[in-house]
Amino acid sequence: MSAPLAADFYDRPVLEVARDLVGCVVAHDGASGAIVETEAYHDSEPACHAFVGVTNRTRTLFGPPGRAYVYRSYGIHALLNAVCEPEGVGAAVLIRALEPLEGIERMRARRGLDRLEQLCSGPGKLTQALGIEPGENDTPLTGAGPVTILPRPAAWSDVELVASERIGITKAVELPWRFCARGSAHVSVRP
DNA sequence: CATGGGATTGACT
DNA sequence: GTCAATCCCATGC
Repeated sequence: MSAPLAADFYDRPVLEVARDLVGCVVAHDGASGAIVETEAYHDSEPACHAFVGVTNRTRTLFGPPGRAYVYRSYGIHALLNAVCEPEGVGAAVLIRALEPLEGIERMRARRGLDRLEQLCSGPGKLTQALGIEPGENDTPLTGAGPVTILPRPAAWSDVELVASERIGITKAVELPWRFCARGSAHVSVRP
């Protein structure tokens, strides 16, 4: 198995990283899946949490690239992001859906569901399936932390992307900053 | 210190 | 299609 993606992978424009992360593999606590859906967020646009500047909440987004930004959404779900761009820029890629690869029985147990297509087809679902929690905010994705992201397996090297508008936001809704693997049955909402 | 609003999901009409 | 759950944080008085 290959080594996790290094910090310099994330130290680039967030849109590039969002595209390149599709097909890469997220692993946590005995389970893993290939990323089939991402969204980019940048402090220059109002849909991004970092738009308000550095606060206690957004500190992770402005920190060094290659760390996890995990936060609680609607009081219920944990959402996983990969922090991008140089320290001082608030930008991250939201991981929105996975195709399950390893630890599928574990994911089923955590989710209380059988169907493969429903295990990780949404940002709150995949964190539940993998067991990722808000306490893992600001931990490295590059190997030393509980969550790691590995390069694309050979089978995903030529994955075709579809760009579309981001889901579930009320500001800057027109930006085509969402990227899905074409034809995947594991995305949250079909583009 | 009070309040409003989510980068969602699942259950229900 | 509609709606409640649930809590942390940013904002404003």
